[in-house]
Amino acid sequence: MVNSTEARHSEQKSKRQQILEAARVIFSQKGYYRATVDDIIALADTGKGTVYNYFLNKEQLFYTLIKETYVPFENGLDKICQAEREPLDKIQAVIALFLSFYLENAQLWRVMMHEVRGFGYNGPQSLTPEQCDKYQAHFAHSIGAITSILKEGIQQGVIKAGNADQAAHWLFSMIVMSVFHKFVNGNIEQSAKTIADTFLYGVAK
Amino acid sequence: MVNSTEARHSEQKSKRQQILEAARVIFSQKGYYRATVDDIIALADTGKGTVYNYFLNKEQLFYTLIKETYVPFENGLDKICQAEREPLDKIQAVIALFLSFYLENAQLWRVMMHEVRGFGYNGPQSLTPEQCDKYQAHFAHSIGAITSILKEGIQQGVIKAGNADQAAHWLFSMIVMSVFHKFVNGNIEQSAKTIADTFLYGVAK
Amino acid sequence: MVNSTEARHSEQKSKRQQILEAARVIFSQKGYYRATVDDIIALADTGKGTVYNYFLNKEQLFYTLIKETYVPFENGLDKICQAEREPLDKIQAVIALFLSFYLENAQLWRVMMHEVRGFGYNGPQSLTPEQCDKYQAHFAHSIGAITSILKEGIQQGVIKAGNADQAAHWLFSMIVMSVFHKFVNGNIEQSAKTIADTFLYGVAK
Amino acid sequence: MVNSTEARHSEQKSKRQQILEAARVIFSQKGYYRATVDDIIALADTGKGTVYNYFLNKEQLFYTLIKETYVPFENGLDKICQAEREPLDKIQAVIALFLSFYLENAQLWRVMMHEVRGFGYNGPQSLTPEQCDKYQAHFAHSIGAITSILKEGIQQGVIKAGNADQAAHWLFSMIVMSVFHKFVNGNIEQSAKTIADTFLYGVAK
DNA sequence: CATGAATGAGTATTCATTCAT
DNA sequence: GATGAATGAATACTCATTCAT
Repeated sequence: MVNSTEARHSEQKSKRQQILEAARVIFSQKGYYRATVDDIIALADTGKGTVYNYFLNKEQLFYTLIKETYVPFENGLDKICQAEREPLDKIQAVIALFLSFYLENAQLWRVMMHEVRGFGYNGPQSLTPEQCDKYQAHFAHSIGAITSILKEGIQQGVIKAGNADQAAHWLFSMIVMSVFHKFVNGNIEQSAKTIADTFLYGVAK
Repeated sequence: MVNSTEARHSEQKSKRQQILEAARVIFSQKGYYRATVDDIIALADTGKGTVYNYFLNKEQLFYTLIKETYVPFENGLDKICQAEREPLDKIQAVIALFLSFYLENAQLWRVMMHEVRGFGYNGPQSLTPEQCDKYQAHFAHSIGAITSILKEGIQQGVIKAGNADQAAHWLFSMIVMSVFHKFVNGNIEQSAKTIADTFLYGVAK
Repeated sequence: MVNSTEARHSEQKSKRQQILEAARVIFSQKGYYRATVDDIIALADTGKGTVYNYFLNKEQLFYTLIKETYVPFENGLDKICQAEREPLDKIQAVIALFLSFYLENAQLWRVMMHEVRGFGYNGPQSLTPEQCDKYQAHFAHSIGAITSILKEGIQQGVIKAGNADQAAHWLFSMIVMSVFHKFVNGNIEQSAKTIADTFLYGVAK
Repeated sequence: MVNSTEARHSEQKSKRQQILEAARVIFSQKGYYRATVDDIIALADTGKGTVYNYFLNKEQLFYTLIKETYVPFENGLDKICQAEREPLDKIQAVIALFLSFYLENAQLWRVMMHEVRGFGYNGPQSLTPEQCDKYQAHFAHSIGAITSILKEGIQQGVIKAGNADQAAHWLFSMIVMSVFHKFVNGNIEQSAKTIADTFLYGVAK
């Protein structure tokens, strides 16, 4: 009785959260276009209208999911970048953070990058260029974190001078590939070290 | 009579080819799910029924396109692998071949990898696991070519011992990333060399 | 205590009135079917449930609005009809009253006549014939007032014998048309005179 | 066999025509907003997709119906206006034409005027101002025909000088009111004469 | 009484596929 | 073989109404 208001609040929160969690599962499984709102409400155990009480439309639901997933991760990245540590250490720390994040969110990232962001504007039923840019920005932020560390390394003379942005993309691609192909077997630190070694020193003897 | 049969044959071939070429453009532009058969026939300048004379359905049309695109490329890869050359040379040659192929087919690859493959079986309207495997096979073939060269290099002592398959995936990911982010500026050989250098010797000083 | 009951009462009245006033604006602007309860509560600044405390449903809210709008007007009409004046004077007075009423309520009348009334019974989600009749009654009352005056005029020999009901409808249609097409420019008495002249003496020389 | 092409053609025409005829019935019965595409296809005995083969969307289906209904009527009006006859004769001829047209199309006119044209632009689900104008134009054309005859009458001195446009609207409103309230009992010429008499000479003795 | 979160039936529209010609 | 009209299952989104607090 005393916490009846609280209860309602927490239930409200829970509805929104239920929907977001169901959306995460469904979008990750089926991708953006093949996921249906019906799939999501079936999993979230809510009515269809409820989705539209909390979210403007399917796209905004998806973007909310992306944002609420990425923002904490990006904050973590920024923290590492701004720390006072050796660049080579930072690289390994960043790889580990990426690995742990993408082990959770690999499929969602795939959907974001390749279904939503991936194609130009074609027709009114697709995303507008502005909408695409929102998603793009999260990708750019992640890569940017790596780039900044590499530039720091170049300045300090521990990384070869060269195209830091290109190298950052390469490192990112190695990380994502490792996740998708299950090269990360539980031990994240170990995997991060392997990736860092290869990235830093190459595969040649 | 002879001519008319020939003519009909060549016209058939041409219709089929027209459709495949239109399909390549449309699928690359819009992705698998958002590409419509109407888009394709409009570009191919044929009737809708004609598509179904040559192809069982949309999925089989797409797969045919993939197959006819990949098989020649895979043959090229195999040729390099089987050649009598230094493994490090082979690596660079393979990178160059990948680059030239993906500069043409990057979008199509993206569509294949991220819209068709990669999502588990969910419901009758999606691809069956068997269908997914068909697409996987082409990816495996490409990676396999790199892996075999790396193993050769390890045997000959020019590549560090280690997980060749993992390394092959990493090299592949670097190549694809280079293409998608336009790091390849016309000069394929030069780009191949840059990628090979980084892959072989790393970015650290 | 007395005050609090009073206060509650006046607040109730006020809530009900707020909703009715908002409903008048929204129904007039958007029509019955396209007006939403959300529109109305947004303008009335109340909760959605409150509407259903005072009104059974959307239709009954609309009908209440109509009734509370028409009843005072109809009383005014009746007063003119029952007055002891020349029929030709009454006609002009009635026209003026109509004009001033419809200058305020033209859109609402349009909504009543053409969205709610006028379509036969079709399906359970539409109005029942009984509901339609309620709306018809108000229209009939207005026309009836004119008819009674015309009949009086015929009896007194100042109006041609003929179908008084028909003529009443025609006069009514002229009045409404004048309002909708903004032929009434501020000066209601002048406009009423013009309409009366045309109705009484025609346009021919 | 010979007329197989013809048969297909006539069947195609018939599908489109079936849909238009069903649309006329449903829109007239239910109005624009409450008529559903499902209603229409049920009556037309076609699939839902077929509607969208012939018409862009619901609005364009409705407008096509309006256009194909009004254009022949407007041509008839124009013919009367341009004829070499006395203005007073023309007025009666025009009234008769209006009556016979609206006896068929009264409900459709109501829908056009009061559901489609009647309200300003409010929100994306309603008609755009441009779309409203299309419908407006047909109304203007009808009224314009009457206006031109009245002006002719004024010039020839058989109609009182005055606001011809206003008078045209009044005559129009009398005609429509006659139709809606079933004052036209079969004999169109007789009804036209009654309306013309009242309009020209008034109801006063 | 006042509230507003939850609901689900209802709606316009799309698009892969079929089949008669 | 070539065609394209016909089809209907599937889908995002709306909105009147209910009911627990």
